[in-house]
Order: sequence, then structure tokens, then C-alpha cells
Amino acid sequence: MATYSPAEAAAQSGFSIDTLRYYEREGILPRIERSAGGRRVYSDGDLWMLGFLRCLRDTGMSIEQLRRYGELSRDENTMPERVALLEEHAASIRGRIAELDTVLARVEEKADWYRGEIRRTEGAATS
Amino acid sequence: MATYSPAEAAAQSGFSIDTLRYYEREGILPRIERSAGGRRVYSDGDLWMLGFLRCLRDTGMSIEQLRRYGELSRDENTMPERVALLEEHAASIRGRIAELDTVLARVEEKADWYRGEIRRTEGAATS
DNA sequence: GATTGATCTGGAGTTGGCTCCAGGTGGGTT
DNA sequence: AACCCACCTGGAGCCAACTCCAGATCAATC
Repeated sequence: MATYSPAEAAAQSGFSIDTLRYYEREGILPRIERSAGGRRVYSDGDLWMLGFLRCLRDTGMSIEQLRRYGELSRDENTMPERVALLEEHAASIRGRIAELDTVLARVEEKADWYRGEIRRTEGAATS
Repeated sequence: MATYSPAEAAAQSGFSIDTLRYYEREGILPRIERSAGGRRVYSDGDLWMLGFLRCLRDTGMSIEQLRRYGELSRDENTMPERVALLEEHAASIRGRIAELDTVLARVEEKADWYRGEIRRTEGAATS
């Protein structure tokens, strides 16, 4: 199993080093292994978790919920809860997509309307 | 043309009264008409604008961009800029939808995997 | 005309989620 | 052994976007 320095973990996950420490303090991440000298040593598993956390975060899961997921992930017997949490999040993503679809249509409609107005105005000026 | 009190404008737009004042201070909204006594009186046009601003805001447009849109809306000759701004926003919405689609698949996959694990573990316990 | 509730103003405070800082240590290189 | 850069800790600071507050005013009602 490979190991990673804080800088590598940050580069690969897209979180900043400060954010990685913050997530650990907040209990989103487990206590990360340390080297003899006290530096953090991230494992493949940690990186995997980070990748998934980034997905959740990027799709709007709050720090509070992230912490809940992190805590559950440290207990083997919580898979049903994790499923529930993920399904809830999936539902919120679907809702969000629906909302975005609706607004996208409205924004495009409005842009079209403006384009029509512009043409109309140009026509008036030229006639 | 109907008119609306701050409370009505808030109720219909979904913004709080404080937010309406904030948006006006920030130049997102135009200076709203006042009654003899100095109270704000919102017009149908204002409410329409608020409805659209809410769509933009809810789909992640920043206050900064909202202000830009608001400012442009006060000048008749800026329709091309408004179109550009809306198209840019439409593009960002489309990008966001694509991202959400991707993550949604991944989250569902993970939930499925957990469900598989749960079944496996139950099976082991029962056998 | 007194009460009550909505609204006014300018400015301070809050929240979520980081981000930065000071002062100190680790450890590979010259 | 001296250098230097990455990293450590605890805690302060920051940013966007509101949200709340104090003290005053307006307007409809008793």
C-alpha cells in the first residue's frame, strides 16, 4: 500500500492542506496515521475516502452531514445508515437537477426574448 | 397596476424583507418607489424582477453578478450584455447539471455496493 | 389620542466553510 | 552542522450573503 504526504493528499483530492486538517479536527476524516516525527501519512484508503468526500461536498452536502458520514464510516455496523444517508443525498441531487433544468429553460427563454427585442430594435432603427 | 407592501413582496418572492432592503442597497434592485410616509411600494414589475432574480440566485449566481444584471436592467441599451450574462449563466447551469449527473451515478453506485455488503453480511450471519 | 404592528435607517452581528498566522519541529541535502 | 522547506499546533481572521438590532416613524384601530 502506497502512502502520501499531506501535499500529495491535497493535490490528489483537490482539498487544501488546511482543509484536510480542518476535516480531521471536525471528525469528518478519521485520525490520520502519523510518521515517527508526527507528520500525517495518508493511505490509499484515506485518499479514496477523500475522493468520495469531494464528490459529496461538491454536490452540496454540508460539513455537518459530511461529519455524520465520516463518523458512520468508522463503525462497521452502520452500513444501513450510510445507505440511508447516501439515498437522501441522491434524492437531494435529483431535486437540484430538476430545479436547474427548470431555471435553465427560463433563462434561455429570457435570453431568446432579449435577442428578439434586439432584432426588433435594430429593425426599427434601420427602417 | 397593483402595488405591494414589503411584507407582500417578501412573501411572493421568497426573499426576506431584510434581503429586499439589502438588494436595494447593493444596487441589485432599483430604488423602489416610496409612499408619502417613506415606506417602500413594490410594483408588478418589481415583483417580476424579483422572481427572476430568485431563479438566478437559486441557481448559484453570485451577488456580484446579480448586481451586474440589475445595473444592466436599468439601461435600455444593454440588452446584448444581458444576453451575454444570461448565456454565461446558462452555460454554468449546464455544467453544474453535468457534474451533478456524474456524482449522482457514483453515489447511487456506492449505495448499491453497501446494499450488497449488507446482504452478504446478513447471509454470513444466518448461514 | 393612545395603542399596536409594520416599516424605516445605519450599522453591527452571524453562519458556514474554510484560510492564514506565529512560533516551533522534522528531515533530506550541501 | 547548517540550510531550508514541508509540516506541526492552536487559534485568529476572512468572505459571502445575509440577519438582527436599536431607536424612530407611520398608519390603521380602539
